[in-house]
Amino acid sequence: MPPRIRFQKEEIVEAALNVARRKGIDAVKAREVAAELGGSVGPIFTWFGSMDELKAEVCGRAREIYRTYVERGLAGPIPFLGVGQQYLRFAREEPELYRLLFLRRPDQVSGGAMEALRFSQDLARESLMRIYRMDGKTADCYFRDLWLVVFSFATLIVTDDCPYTEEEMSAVLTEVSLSVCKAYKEIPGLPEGSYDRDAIFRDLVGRQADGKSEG
Amino acid sequence: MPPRIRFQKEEIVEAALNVARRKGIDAVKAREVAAELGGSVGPIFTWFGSMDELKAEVCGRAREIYRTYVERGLAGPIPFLGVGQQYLRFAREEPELYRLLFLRRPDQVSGGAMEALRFSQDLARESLMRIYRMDGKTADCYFRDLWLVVFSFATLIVTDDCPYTEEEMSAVLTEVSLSVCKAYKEIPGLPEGSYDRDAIFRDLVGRQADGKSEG
DNA sequence: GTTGTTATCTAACGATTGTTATTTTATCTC
DNA sequence: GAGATAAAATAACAATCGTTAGATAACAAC
Repeated sequence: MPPRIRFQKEEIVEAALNVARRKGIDAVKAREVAAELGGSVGPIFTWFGSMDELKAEVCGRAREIYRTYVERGLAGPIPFLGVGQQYLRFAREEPELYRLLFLRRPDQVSGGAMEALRFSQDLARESLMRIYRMDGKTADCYFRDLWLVVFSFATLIVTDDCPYTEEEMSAVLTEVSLSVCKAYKEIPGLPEGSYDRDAIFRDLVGRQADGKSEG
Repeated sequence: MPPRIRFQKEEIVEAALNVARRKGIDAVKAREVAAELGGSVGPIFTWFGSMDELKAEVCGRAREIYRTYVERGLAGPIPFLGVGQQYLRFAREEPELYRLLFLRRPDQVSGGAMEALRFSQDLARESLMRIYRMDGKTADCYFRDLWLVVFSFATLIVTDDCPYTEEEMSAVLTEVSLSVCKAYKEIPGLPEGSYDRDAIFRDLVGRQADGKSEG
């Protein structure tokens, strides 16, 4: 009988993930992962046919981690704002995973870079339709306009050169939400929803008055 | 006497720039540039101490190219919208240079990634103050809110997975401009400028009615 | 304790990188 | 045309990468 397995497949993925978190996906090399494991490169190639295979697993794990952030945001009191805030938190806390999921060409990341985004949009749409009685199209527009700003902030964060403070970003997010909220009612030619605009307004302003919340 | 110089320093930078445009800055390797030149790696190291030195020159050239785009945008009829449109054009036409200038950590690109942004903001501020009689702070807020959306679009473009059509992006830009324009007058607690809001409105709506323009 | 199985380790291969020593070669001076 | 000079080409160096063949060693069955 052979000796018992020292490095489970999952442990190898975990080690590779840790390397990716600290130094980026390009630093996920055979010897680097082996050092993280405290072993040699051998076990890696007994479980994985190639490094690309292992990196694909890392992508999957990164996507799972991202998913937990988004879901926590949706569970909060203002779902579409919550998703945005959690998206920013993900960028702050996992900048290298953010780069992996959102700043690569779709052919360079298994599953497509924007798959995670579409997933967020689907969840946000459902929440907005339920809570504020929006129709799907309006919800998508809402999500889009806020997300466009959030995406910018997040990308600035991971490029390590964000010219805005956390307070500024939070203020702008609220501003934009309010602007969108008003614009979609008052500017002709834009989609006219029959949703509960006043409820959003109350939520947003109430939230702003509260100061910070949600950890 | 030696034979005449076959590869001027500038030609080498040009070759490296072409490689960076086609395959990204990471593909700027000694042998790759030599092949682009139609020569060997020799001349590269007679003019440059290292490949990093050459790459720094490429960064400089990329920044110059970006500058011409922004300046063309500012020369148009609606400066802050023009800069945004030219920024998008730069992302579309020079995606690899965009990645180089805007999607790298400041320590990985000589001069800092966001230097080009600050340059744009300075130019936009001057234009907005002159044309619409804004004060500097309001102009910066204006630029910021529009640029946050533009930055998202541009980054989506270079990740090759932009879920929006060109028409959608143009429409959203105008929407956002209008929203900002309204919001800065009507929402309490936001900066109150004394600028010519109606002029912006006219420009934006007139432009939208015109359909497309500016090549 | 011996033995077989096989996970792991070691060491190496081939490819690719930046960089450099050496050779080649083109051009000017004489 | 011969020789000197230096740019360019060639080829090699060391380092690093993915990958793999062979050696090592741990564990269960007996």
